[in-house]
Amino acid sequence: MKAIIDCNNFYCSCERLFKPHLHNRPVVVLSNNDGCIVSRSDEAKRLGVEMAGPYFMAKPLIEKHNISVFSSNYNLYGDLSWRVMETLRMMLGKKNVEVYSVDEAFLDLSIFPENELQAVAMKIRTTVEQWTGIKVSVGVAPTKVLAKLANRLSKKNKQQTQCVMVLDTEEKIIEALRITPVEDIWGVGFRYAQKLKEFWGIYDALQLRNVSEEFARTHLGGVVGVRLVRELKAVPSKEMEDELVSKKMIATTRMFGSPVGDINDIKEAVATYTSRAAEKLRRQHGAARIVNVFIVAKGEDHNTDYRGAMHSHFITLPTATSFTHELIKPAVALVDTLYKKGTLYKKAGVMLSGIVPDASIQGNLFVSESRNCERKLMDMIDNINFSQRDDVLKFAASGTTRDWKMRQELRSPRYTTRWNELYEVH
DNA sequence: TCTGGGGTCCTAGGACCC
DNA sequence: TCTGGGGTCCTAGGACCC
Repeated sequence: MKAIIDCNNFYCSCERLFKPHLHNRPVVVLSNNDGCIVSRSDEAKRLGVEMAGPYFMAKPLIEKHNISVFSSNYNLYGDLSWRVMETLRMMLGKKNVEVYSVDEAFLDLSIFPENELQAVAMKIRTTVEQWTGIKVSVGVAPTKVLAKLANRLSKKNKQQTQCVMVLDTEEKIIEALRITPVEDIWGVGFRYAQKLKEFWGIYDALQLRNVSEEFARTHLGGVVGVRLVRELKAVPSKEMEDELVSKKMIATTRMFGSPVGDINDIKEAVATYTSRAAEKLRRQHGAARIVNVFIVAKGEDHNTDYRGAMHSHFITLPTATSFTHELIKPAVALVDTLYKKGTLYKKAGVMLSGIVPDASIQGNLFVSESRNCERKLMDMIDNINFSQRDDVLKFAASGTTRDWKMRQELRSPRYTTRWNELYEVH
């Protein structure tokens, strides 16, 4: 049996943790640049605030109901996420926890007898809440897709379920499938849901479970669809994954706080994003050969990925590297080839690919003394920055004024990672 | 003039997730 | 005036190879 554990309204919960007066009050948290709403408390949901809706459109509603609004505070959320995951790892053992996102983790519960699962799930929920202050929901079932479904149902009626739902019999599974609309299944997005309903009259998860594998293969994305239907049938087809599996592409891209016309500002931004990407690269012990930079001018569609993005160039390095300074140099040079004077830009991004394990870099066998020093330097920088959950140490190319930085006008203090922003009790 | 079979690699595009 | 960021997987089709 597997479980998915999910922090309730995670970003909002993090904000409330240090603002007790906001308990039972409506709260929302905004995306980068204060653009969209990405987290809502239950009270805000009930007032009709839409998920992922633009902030400026929701503003009248927010002001009318006096809803508290916060910019994203990733230092805080990242730290609290880490605490939640550490709690799970301590309870269940590292190898039984697969961190799936900042606020979710899959758990392998096969070490427990089935008749104890309800109690185990409850224990997990209460322990996480007691140790971190974050409320979570737990869904338990034979497969990941069914666990997700259980998790979702556990939140529907919190009073009754206490945010825990275990689907351990065929009857419970059937009933859960029956009351779940097809669009609420993990792996069925907007497009598939529309197709399923309009063309084939499939409206709930139970109906979808009963389609043939051929149908799933043809209409739901090939083997992806086949796996999905099998999971609904309680046949495990998405196994627990090793978190150490390396990413094949690492990207850091951001909108600017306001449009930028100065090439030096763009270079600073690109250097900053490159540093972040390099940090992620080193965390997975990787090294990259391909550096891709793109910039998007004001008025252009920024919802394109790196393939379609305007003004994108890449460079292939002679050898793969994970050293920030060796990646910044070519990245900044690419800005020169992309930039057009007199144009205002609203977004830039850096992508690293051609990633190999850094132990296998060609020529790495006989590394010189100086490269070892550089490696130690990178480790030191990473350790210090990690301890702050922020880049307190940075390369000069990243600039110091950062006029291009994103808007975060409503950010709360970084309570858990900065001494001078510590929560005060009077 | 006829023109097989088996394979790899790359790109584009479409879907999905939080 | 203002709509985020960072990924994943799969398929199809074309180029190219022996």
